Amino acid sequence: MTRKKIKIKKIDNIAARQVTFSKRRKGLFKKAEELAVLCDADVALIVFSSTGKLFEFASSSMKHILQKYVSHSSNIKKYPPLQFLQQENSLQVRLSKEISDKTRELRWIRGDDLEGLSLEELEELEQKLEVGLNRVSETKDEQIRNEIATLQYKGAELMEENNRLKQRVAEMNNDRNGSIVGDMDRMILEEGQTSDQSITNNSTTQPPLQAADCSDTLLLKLGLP
Amino acid sequence: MTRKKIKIKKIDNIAARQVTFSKRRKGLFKKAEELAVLCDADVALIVFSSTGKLFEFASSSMKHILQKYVSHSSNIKKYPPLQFLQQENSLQVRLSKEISDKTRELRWIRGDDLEGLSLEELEELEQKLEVGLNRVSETKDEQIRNEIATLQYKGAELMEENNRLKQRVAEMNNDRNGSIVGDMDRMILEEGQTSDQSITNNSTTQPPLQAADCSDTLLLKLGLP
DNA sequence: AGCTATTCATAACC
DNA sequence: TGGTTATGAATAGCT
Repeated sequence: MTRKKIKIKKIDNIAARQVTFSKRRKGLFKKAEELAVLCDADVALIVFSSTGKLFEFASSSMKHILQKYVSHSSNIKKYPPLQFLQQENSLQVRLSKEISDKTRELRWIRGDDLEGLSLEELEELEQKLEVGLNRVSETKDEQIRNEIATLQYKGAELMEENNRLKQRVAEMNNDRNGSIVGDMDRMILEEGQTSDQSITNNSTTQPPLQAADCSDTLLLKLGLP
Repeated sequence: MTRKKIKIKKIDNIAARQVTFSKRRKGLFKKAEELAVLCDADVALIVFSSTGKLFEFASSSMKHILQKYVSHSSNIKKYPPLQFLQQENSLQVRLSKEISDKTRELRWIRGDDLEGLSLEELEELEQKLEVGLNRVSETKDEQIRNEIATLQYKGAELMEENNRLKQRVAEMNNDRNGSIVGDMDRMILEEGQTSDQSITNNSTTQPPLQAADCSDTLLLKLGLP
């Protein structure tokens, strides 16, 4: 479709055919995905090259789409008489109806296909959405509060432990400054931290952090508000 | 891909999404067929629109390609035989599953059973509800505006007719006051209003009502804002 | 595999 | 829904 227009018929030259296959296949798969994303469509694309190699794309799961396809074509085109003869027909009709009802309701909830609704129906739907939205928001907020409380609690615990450790280290430093380093102190040192002397040296001059600061830091790290 | 470059993400506007779906679907199916013809490839393309409508293309027979696909070495383990997918049994299972999925989603939308959802899922749900609610509210408001406009128009029309009638009655009164009541006047009276003399008597002393007042009255009677 | 000259597809607008 | 147009994309023919 460039330098020269081509006729859409099988390319005779094998090498040229393979090159074109690669290029056009890439383009086709790209367009398939774009359609799926842009239009919220379910797309399945299966291509076998003339050499038998398989290429596939599915916007969701291939299995799911194929099942949907098979039930569709068996519903609509291929085996309608078969279904009529089956006792389960009524059950299937019921199930299908239920699905279409729920699908329609979900589409209304998404704000699609509202044209046919009356003012009363729209108001009812609006109210339902408001109630649902409120409940969801409340649940979400509660979960956020819980998370924050948990983090604050954990932060406070860590702070406490931190302070205990700092105090112990400070005491040990005092002992060491007094030129008395016993076996007991060495044991405690080895049991806790191993080597970081700079922290140990500064610990007595810095005021302890507030618990609130600590939890804020944790929240920031977790990307929470 | 023209007048302006677009981002490949779901199109929010529903009408625009449908238009794009139609156009791009056409393009995609054309390219699929061209690839099949030019490169002698076996191509199967299945597309479900967001409304659930099925579109399909197969360079040979769809059944043949799907069988080839499911029996392909890399898939042979994953997929049961196509036959099996076509069994009524499997269809019913699928339908039941779809119903339970949709039922669960509808419960969430109503704000029920939210306990098991993660914070991310709750936020997603909240956003979905907000978008849906906005669309519903907009549609409702538009419908209300239309209704008001219609009522105002009708009100104005009635007002106009009213004024015409009042004027005519006033003219007739003047004629009568002039002590000349001919056959012609009697005919006109019978043709229009029949008896309400109080209105007829007051009509010349009261100023005509404004069209706006009239439509407001109508709105009030109908219980609209 | 990379590069254009072209044709094609299509977003925005009616 | 269908048509038009300006413009971004895809790609045929080469290298």
